[in-house]
Parts: sequence; C-alpha cells; structure tokens
Amino acid sequence: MRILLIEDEAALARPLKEHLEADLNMVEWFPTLDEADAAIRTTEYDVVLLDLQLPDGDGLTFLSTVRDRALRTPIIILTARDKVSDRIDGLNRGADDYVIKPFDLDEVKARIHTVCRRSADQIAQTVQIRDLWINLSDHSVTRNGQPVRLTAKEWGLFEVLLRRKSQIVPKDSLETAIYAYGEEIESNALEAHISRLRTKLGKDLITTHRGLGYTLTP
Amino acid sequence: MRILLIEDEAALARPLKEHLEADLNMVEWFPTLDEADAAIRTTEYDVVLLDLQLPDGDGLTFLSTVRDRALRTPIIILTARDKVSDRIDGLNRGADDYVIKPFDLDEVKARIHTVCRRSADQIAQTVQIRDLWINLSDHSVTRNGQPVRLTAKEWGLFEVLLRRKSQIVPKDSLETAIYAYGEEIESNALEAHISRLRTKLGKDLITTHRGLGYTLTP
DNA sequence: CACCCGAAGCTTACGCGAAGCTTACGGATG
DNA sequence: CATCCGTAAGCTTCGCGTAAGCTTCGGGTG
Repeated sequence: MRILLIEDEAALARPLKEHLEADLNMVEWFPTLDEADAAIRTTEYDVVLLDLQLPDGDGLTFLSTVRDRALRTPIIILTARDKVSDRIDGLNRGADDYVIKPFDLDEVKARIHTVCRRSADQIAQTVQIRDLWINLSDHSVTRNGQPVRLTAKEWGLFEVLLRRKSQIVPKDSLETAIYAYGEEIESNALEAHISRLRTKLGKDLITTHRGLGYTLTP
Repeated sequence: MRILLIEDEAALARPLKEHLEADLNMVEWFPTLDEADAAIRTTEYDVVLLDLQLPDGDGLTFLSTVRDRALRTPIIILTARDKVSDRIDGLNRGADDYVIKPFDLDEVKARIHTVCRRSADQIAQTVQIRDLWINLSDHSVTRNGQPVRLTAKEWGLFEVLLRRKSQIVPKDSLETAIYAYGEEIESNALEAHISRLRTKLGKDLITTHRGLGYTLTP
C-alpha cells in the first residue's frame, strides 16, 4: 500500500509513519502542502492522510483542489479541531473519512484499510461477443469461462477489430496498428497472427474479405 | 436497517430517532442500560448507538460485556466527554466508531453506513488462495500453516496483484506501485522481486504475460 | 456453364533474438 | 550485524517474423 502523509508536526508524523511502515506499507511524508501537491501530481497513492492545519495553507482548500482535478484517491483527514463543522465540511468536499487527534495508531490503520477496500471496487470495462468475455482495461479474454492467453501482437490486432466491430478493416490499418513506424514486414506475418487468433478465439470469429480486409463478426 | 439507540437525554434521542426513521430505518430507543441489555439479548441489530453516560451505569462496561458475549454487532459510541482516554478506551473495548456531541444528524447517518459496510466486509479480510492464507489487515501470509515473511517491496507487489486477481497487471503499474516518484530503476529489480515472491509463495502462483505484465492465478 | 489457373489467403514448422528468470554480490539502512 | 534491495551476469523461455506448402476464391476462356 502506498500512503501519502501530509502533516507538519514531526512528533505526530514520525511515529505514525513508522507504525504504518512496520505493516509493510510505503509511506511518503511531507510537512507542507507545496511538497505534497508536487507529489500527488506525479504519483498515484492508495490513500492520503491529510492534516488540516499546515504552515503554508488550509488542508480543506487543498482537498478541494485535488478533487477538482478529478483525482479519486481516498483521503482521510487528520485534525485536532474537533468541531463538527470541520468534519462535515471535509466530508462534503470529498474526504472519505476523518480521524481526530490525538488518535490511536491502530485506529488510523483500520480506517485506511476500510477506505481502501471501498475504493477498490473498480468497475471493469468488459465486452461480450459470443462465448468470449473481453476485458478492455486489462486486456484479458475468457472463452467459455476459460482464460485465453493472447500475446501482445495478437491482442493488438484483436483490439482494433473489436473497436471497429462488424466493419471491414483494411490490412494496412491493422499493420499500422501493430507495427511502429519504420518497422517493415516483408512476409505474411499479419496473416499468421490472424490465423493464430482464429485458433484461440474461434474459427469463424474473423471473416476474410478478399482484397479488402477483415471483419470481426458478432 | 435495524438500529438500537441507547441514550437517556430525550432532547437528543428523539430528533435522532426521527431523522433515522425518516431514512426508512427501524430505530428502537431505550434510555437505560437494563432495557437495552434485554433488547440486545433478544434481537439482532445492524448497529448500536451507545451513549456513555447513563443513569444506571457506564456505557463502557456495557460495551465490554456485550463484546465478551462475542456479539459482533457494530457499536458506535455517542459521548459528550471529548477526552481522548474515553475514545481510545471505547475502541479498545470493541467499539467500531464514535461521534462526539453535539453531532450533526447527517454525520451520524454517514457513520452508520461506513460502520455497517465495514462489518459486512470483515469476513473477506482474510483471503485464501491455494495453500496460502492472506490476512489483508495485518499483511501476514501463511503457507501450509507456516508463516511466510515478506519484505515491504514484496508485499507491495503481491498486494497489487491480489487486488487485481486473475487480471493482467502491466509492469509499469507494478513499478509505480512500489517506487516513489523520482526513484529510478535501471535494472531488472522488478523481475528480481517477482522471482523472490515466487520462491516464497509458490512457483506457479504468478504467471508471466510476455510484453504485457503479470497475473496472480488462483 | 464447366473448367482452369493464378492470386490471395491459410496454416504450420522453425530458428533467432528479445524478454524474462535466477542467483550472487555489495551497498545501504537501521 | 542482519536484512533488504538494486545491480548485473549468465541462463532459459517464448513470441514472432519468415517461408514453404497448402487451400480457397474468382474471373476469364473455351
């Protein structure tokens, strides 16, 4: 698990960092919003622990700007102010949970865990054709429930045909989709790949149109 | 949702009860521990809202006795005392969350939701794959009953693969998962870790997809 | 209308080279 | 001083381009 800790009090941050690291997490700790902002722009964290009172600004506005950028990373607020308004405000601005200082270290751990579980329910983009289930996001294919292993080139071809489903895709389109500029093919490599695809995914999934190209037929 | 509310101040309990009932919940309100104890012995609630200061005893001892009976019902503490010791004590005795008075009604609602979701998830907090028992909350792994010691990087990789079980995870996803921004890897460190994971967890647990990534196969 | 022939496409085996695996080593860390 | 981890070297594996031999298609000719 990758954790971003934004907290200016070293006395609080250090033991928390160590406690979480002892649990085999990777913790990156920054005491200012500026540094944290640079970090969150470039790295994908599993969860952010955010203090509200920081030397260079208010954590709540940071929270808002992060959410405005459509970042879905779970954020847990750490705050010494135990006023209701702050908590509600934080939740309204897109925080996922909050912990009130001083907090128990194991309590923070538990909160991190539940929040991450919640966000882990990602919706996979899947397509179904005949007996095939295709997951576009992770490039996996199952046939009658059995996983089918496609190679990189095979998937490349398949994906192009899939996106232009039931349209005739010319050979050149397929070639440019699979081969980098400058890469030459002096043989029937393309047809060889089509052949391998057919044996893996079904004999009549891909129809040939002589002199024109190929079609994926649902 | 079936909710047990234990609170002696009618001025606080009544609006809360009404607010929750407006959300189509069933709320049973008791002002004393005796009545509440009788209720919890006979009825299965989804969540308990527990005040700590009650006319006929301390809410904390009630909490302990309930937990001693091995009841897993989620309990949220309502307390006017905002002393740290009370909150920590409550959590240690098995409370799932706490709300400090005066609280916002919607906040309590949100807390109830998260706590219920958490308790529903708790069954799945340990995962079993083949001869491996994986505890997601404390990051421990046993193989055939023998504990397996994973390093931070190893667990990091394993966790990512676990969350996307039986899906192809690209190498760069794995790299960004365990390396901080700016950290460069100019070698096959990733593959080395995968190799070490395989020797620790089983030869064929992780499958390679050339040019694409890795898969954890149950 | 049947036949034929060449072009287009299909399939399979093979070998090369890149991608991945394993292991030892040494620096860093705490 | 024990552990973790990145590096690099040597090894193994497997994807993929190549090419040979085959099948299929279609149109032109008798």
